[in-house]
Amino acid sequence: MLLKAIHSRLAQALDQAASAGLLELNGITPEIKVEVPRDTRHGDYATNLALTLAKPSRKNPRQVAEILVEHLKDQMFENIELAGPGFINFKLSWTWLREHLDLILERNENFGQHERADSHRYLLEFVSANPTGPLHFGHGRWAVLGDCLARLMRTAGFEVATEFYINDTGAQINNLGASVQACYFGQLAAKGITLTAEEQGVYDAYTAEKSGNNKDQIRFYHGDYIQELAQKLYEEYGSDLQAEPVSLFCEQARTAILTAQQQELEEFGVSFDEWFPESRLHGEGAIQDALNHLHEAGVTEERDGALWFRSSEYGDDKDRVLVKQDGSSTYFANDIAYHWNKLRRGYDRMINIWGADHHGYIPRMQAAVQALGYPKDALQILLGQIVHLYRNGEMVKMSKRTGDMITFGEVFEEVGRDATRYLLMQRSAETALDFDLELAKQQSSDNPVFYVQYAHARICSIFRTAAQSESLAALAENIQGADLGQLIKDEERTLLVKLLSYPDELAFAAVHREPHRLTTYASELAALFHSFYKQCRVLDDKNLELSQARLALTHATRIVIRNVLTGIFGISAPESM
RNA sequence: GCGCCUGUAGCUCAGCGGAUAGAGCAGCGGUCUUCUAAACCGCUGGUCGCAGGUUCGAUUCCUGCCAGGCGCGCCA
Repeated sequence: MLLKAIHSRLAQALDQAASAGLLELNGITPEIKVEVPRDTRHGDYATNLALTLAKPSRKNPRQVAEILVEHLKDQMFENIELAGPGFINFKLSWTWLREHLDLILERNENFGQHERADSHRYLLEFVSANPTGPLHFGHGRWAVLGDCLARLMRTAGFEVATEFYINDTGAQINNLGASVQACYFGQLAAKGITLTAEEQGVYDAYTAEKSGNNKDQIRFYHGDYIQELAQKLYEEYGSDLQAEPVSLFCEQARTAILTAQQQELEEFGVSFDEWFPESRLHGEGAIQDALNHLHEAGVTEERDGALWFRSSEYGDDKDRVLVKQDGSSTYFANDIAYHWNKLRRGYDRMINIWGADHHGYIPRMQAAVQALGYPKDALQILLGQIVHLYRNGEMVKMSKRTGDMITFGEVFEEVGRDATRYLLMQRSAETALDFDLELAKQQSSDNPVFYVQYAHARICSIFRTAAQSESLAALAENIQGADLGQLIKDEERTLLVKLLSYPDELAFAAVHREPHRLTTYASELAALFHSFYKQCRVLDDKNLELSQARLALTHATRIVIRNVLTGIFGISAPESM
């Protein structure tokens, strides 16, 4: 909002200067960049336009800046300064700032919400864990990232739907069912029920593998949850399932685990518009459809008894197999079918969040999207780096073989929803992050999330106090009628400028798909408020006009903090702490 | 070997080609008779991995090295 206003004012000034013959642009349309300077002495906003214009106009940058400044005069600015090698520094006028404080109050929970940003329909796919076990902590990171990114992009004016892809077919589901079945046999044996030799063999193989005696490839899952599932099945059905095929155990386990994942994510505040099972694709013959489509596009060929996609023609390292020699489709082929399905559902922009260990998969998937007839950027992949769990400075070891691991649910139960979300969101996705469980809890008093929440609670407390005073209560009820001319102090001004930059910061974070940027903003905003609170007493029955103006500023701060906490981060904005 | 990510204060990490590189934690020292001290104010702390290049200007872009992580299946 602010950037746009300054930007268009600059463009206008540039136009005027050029048509007055003061600046020769020689056909160049310069990119206008406006930024917030690091040093507050350099104004609220600054531009380097004169520096970039120096060369094409063949003038020295300070000369160019002088010409621009002449044409920039506007009541929006209190001061426009030429500084350093040719920077133009802007200081916004109080008049302008006060008008826009009113705007925050008016728009309230919609302050920060942008108009429709483009005409694309985005599908954001994330987590997409296999239903073969509990979510691990890495999933938690993707869940937070995806959920916040969706909220962020929607607020920035993008049309976004979210989706969880359920990998519910293939070998891993069979292994899951077989594991539960084996444990079920173990349950029966423990109750003195006689097993057939075959059943006993399955159970023995399971225990052998778990104890590490089996040197073969791992075929079973060994987490405690497998035992629990088997036990539940026994409690519900007794020995009735003894003769049932593995497929029944697959289905039972799949459903139970999926339900648990859904509940956990729901409790964590992450919801999806769609839970899309891979099995649906198989049922609809979508994989064959996709293969046919690629065949018609002329990008496949048979080689060595398999069907290949010539992905190298689209920038991949090498060609990839779609149908194996045994006639079954590869995971890649299934994934192509899935993405084609997304496109045909009308989503022309797909964003997937993947673990960084899948990065080698990106070129082939983008090749497929192009072969299907869509531009490469129809698919954007966000890679998230790993999370290392620590406890008291020691890395928490996880073993896939024994299923010994801390689940995501355990972490968020232990640390709490708000802190877990905030701590995971603070870092850019492409940075591996260390998460110390003890630190996350013990930090609680100095935790950044509480720092921001505390600012909100403080504001609410001010309004509670005001409501108890007869003279102040009426003013607090009618803050839109405040005389904002009472606001003159630096702390008030800095806070207000920060509030007004919220829509810009939000849009920037959304376009870059980097929700973590807003945690920095939220911290800075909270710090400015705390500082204001210390310097500028809000409630004063001897100066009602000033009190009312400060209440207006305070309420505007509450609006922005609340919007970012609840709207973007999905965490609570407590009224008291 | 090839590819991707990372390297910034004691620790965890922000940082959009700009001006004297930041925050939190840790450490040291101040501030509550007044709206919540989960706060505020000050101090200490840096070869932005190393070396080149592009640029008026590089932590930021490019190249090469060094270090750490990950990936290079007719697995999913």
